[in-house]
Amino acid sequence: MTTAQPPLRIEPFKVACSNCNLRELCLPVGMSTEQMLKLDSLVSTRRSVPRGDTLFRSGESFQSLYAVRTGFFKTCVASEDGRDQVTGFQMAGELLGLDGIGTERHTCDAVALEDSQVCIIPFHQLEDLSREVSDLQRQFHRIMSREIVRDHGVMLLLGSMRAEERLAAFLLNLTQRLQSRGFSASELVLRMTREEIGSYLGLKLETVSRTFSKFQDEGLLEVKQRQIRILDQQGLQTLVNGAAC
Amino acid sequence: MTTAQPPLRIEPFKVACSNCNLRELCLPVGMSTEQMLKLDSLVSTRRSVPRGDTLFRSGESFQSLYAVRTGFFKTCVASEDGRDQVTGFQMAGELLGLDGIGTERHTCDAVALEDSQVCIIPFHQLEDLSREVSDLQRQFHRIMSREIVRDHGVMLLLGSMRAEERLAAFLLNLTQRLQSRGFSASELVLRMTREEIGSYLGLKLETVSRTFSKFQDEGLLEVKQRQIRILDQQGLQTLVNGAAC
DNA sequence: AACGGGCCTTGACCTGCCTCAAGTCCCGCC
DNA sequence: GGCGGGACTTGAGGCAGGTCAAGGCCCGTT
Repeated sequence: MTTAQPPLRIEPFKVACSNCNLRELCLPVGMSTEQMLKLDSLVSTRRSVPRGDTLFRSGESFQSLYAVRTGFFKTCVASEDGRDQVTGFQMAGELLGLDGIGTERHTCDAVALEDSQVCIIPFHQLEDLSREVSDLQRQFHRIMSREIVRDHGVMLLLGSMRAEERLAAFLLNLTQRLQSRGFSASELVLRMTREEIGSYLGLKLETVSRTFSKFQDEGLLEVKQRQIRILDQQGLQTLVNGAAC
Repeated sequence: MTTAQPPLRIEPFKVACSNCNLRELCLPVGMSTEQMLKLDSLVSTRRSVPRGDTLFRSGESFQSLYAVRTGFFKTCVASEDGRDQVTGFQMAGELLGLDGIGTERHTCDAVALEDSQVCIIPFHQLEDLSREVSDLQRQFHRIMSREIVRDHGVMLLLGSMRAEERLAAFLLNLTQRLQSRGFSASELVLRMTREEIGSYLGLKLETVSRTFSKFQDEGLLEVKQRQIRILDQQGLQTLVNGAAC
C-alpha cells in the first residue's frame, strides 16, 4: 500500500475461493461454504505475472501472500556474494510469500517460469479473519508447517543424497504434485531449465543433463528436452530409497 | 531471601512466561503483561530431558510445541533407508515441534544434547489463545516464518557452499545466537559431535575435523576438542562471503 | 592405576561431481 | 529461409571431499 511496486496488472474480474477448482488444495481446505464466503471477501483480486517476471523480490515490503492460480513459479534466495539458490518450485494451489511474515520483508525472489496468475491474499486481513474462523487458522498453520517439513526434506536431499538420487526424488515429487492436480503421473513438461533444477538440487547443470541421459540409457525415462516421460517409476523410487548404497 | 531453598524435589515447576528471562526471545515477544498472564495459564508445565533422551520422535502423535528453557537439542529427520540428517540445533528460547502441526504427527526426532528443560505448550490451546490475543498470533506466525527463512538459508549453504564456508557459516550462526543470549561472542563449547555437525552441514565427520584443524592452522580459531575460541571473526565472515572464489 | 569405549585427528588413496570446452538443437526474429 | 542466441549435450581432465584405516585423547568405571 505504501511501497513502490513494479507496474502490476490487477485483474478486475471476480475472484471466488468458494468457486475455485483449487479449493481442495489451497487455503480453503476444511472450510464450510459459509466460511469460504468470508474468505472470498478477502481474496478479491488476482494478478497476472508473465513468464520471466518477478512476483516479488527479496527486500521488498511484505504485504500479501499469493496463491498460485495458474502457472508455475520458482523462489530463490541469494547470498551477499551473488550466489543463488532455488529454494522451491510452486504450482497451482500453493502459497508464495510465507518467508516474508517474519520480518515484514520478502527474503527471496519469486519468478514466474510461465505466464501465471496468482490470487492476492492481504496478510493482515488473513490474520484478522483467521482469528474469527478457526478452520482457516488451522489450515494456515498446516500450510506453514508443511512448508517447514518440505524444507527439511530438501535438506535431507542436499545433505545426504547423490546426484541420481536427488534427481529421481525431484522427478517423483514433481509428478506426485502434478498427479494430485489431475495431470498424468508419467508425462510431464519441465518448466525450468537444467540450471534451475541444478540450483535446487545442489548440482551443476551439466550433472543434471548427464543424469537425465543416464536415466534414459537405463530405460527409466524418455527425455526430449523438457518433455519427460517416466517409464519406470518403481525404478526411480528404488533409487531414492538408496538401493545403490 | 530468608528461607533456604528446599533440597531438590520433584514437584510441579512454577512456570511463568511473564517472569521468564527468555521472554524477549521466545513466544511472548511483543505481548503486554496482561497478555502474558493469559499465556502463563496455558504454559503451565515443564519437562526435564536428560542428555541423550528424545523429547519426541518422528511418527509420534503431535500435541504440543516445546520451548527450550535450558539446554540444547538437535532435530533430525530420517529417510526410509536409515539415512539421517540433522535439520537443526535448538537452544534456549527456541521452539521445537513446528513440523508436527501439518500432519498431527511429529516428522523428526528431537534429542537433548545436554541435560535440558522445556516448557510444554499445548498446541490447540495455543491456537485458541492466539485467536483471542492478536499479538500472540502475530508472534507465532513470525516464528514459523523465520523457521522457513532459516531453512532456506541452510538450503543455500548445502546447495552452494564449500566445506570451509559451511563450517564458518555454522560457527558464526552459533555464536550470534549465543551472543544474543548473553554469552561470549568468541568462546563457545560445542554441544554436538563432529558427526552431528557434519550431518547438519552435509559433510563427513573427517571433513569437519580437518576443516577445524585448517582453521586453527590459519589462526582463525583455537580448537580444543569441543572448546572453540574464535580468534578472527572477520576472517570467518570473509570466508562465508565467498572471497575464496 | 589400568582399562575400555566413544570421540577425534590425521594420512593415503579414490571417486563423484565440477570445470572447461566444443559442439548440437531449437526457436524466435529478421 | 537463414541467422543468432539461449538451452542442452557430451567429452576430458581435475579436485574437493569421501572412504578406509590407524592411532591418539579424554573420561568414566572398576
